[in-house]
Amino acid sequence: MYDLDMAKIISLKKSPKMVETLAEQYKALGDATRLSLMAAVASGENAEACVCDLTPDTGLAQSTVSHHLKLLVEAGLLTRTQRGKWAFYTLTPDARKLLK
Amino acid sequence: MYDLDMAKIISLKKSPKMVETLAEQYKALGDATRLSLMAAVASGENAEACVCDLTPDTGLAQSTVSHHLKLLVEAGLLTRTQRGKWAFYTLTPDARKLLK
DNA sequence: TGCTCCTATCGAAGGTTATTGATATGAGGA
DNA sequence: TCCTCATATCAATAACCTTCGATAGGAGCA
Repeated sequence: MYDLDMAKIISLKKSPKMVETLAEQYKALGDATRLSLMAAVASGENAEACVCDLTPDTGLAQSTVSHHLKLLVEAGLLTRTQRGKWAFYTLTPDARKLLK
Repeated sequence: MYDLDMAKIISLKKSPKMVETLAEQYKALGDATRLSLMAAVASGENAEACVCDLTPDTGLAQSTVSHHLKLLVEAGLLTRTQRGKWAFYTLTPDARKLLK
């Protein structure tokens, strides 16, 4: 009656922890600024981007962008890597799954 | 370099309206209560459920559940149908896509 | 008509979030 | 060492969200 994917969704009913985790990830994506940031990272060279590249596009203060990126990292959707003075962000496998 | 799905994500960069819509849908799913409601609807008989069935599982007040269902409808993730005294909710195609 | 049941709406309380400017941290260059 | 640049953290504010109890609306039954 249902395809396999739908069966997964239904299985959520039985695992509160999985619901919490998934909800947190959806919540992180549920903001236009953060979704745009994800798109910008995905389209960056080598599918990564640093804060200095991301900030101008948003039209927001640098501290605000930094805050959103932190939320995305905490949700398990971005990975942060420091290289020299710059902080580079890349999509996690979870993010790639969710954004399909 | 990227698969087709990733190309879609990247295309978000150029369509603010699509970002807004998608963000609203993710936001609607970004709450444990609402995600559980979606799972409950998906697992209901004929993949539909009425408020009276959904409310007890949440442990929340009926008015709260009604409020969450409204948000999900507004986000385009659920469809509401009135049958007699009952309001039945079903998943939209958008919801099925997103939850895959 | 009057009653009951199911659901939606309203108003309020409390908590959370987005945003900013100011400041701290930390790396690299002079 | 001192300065600059890139980023993160902090404190404050305003907007928004979740939740509830109370209540309204609307369908069906007696």
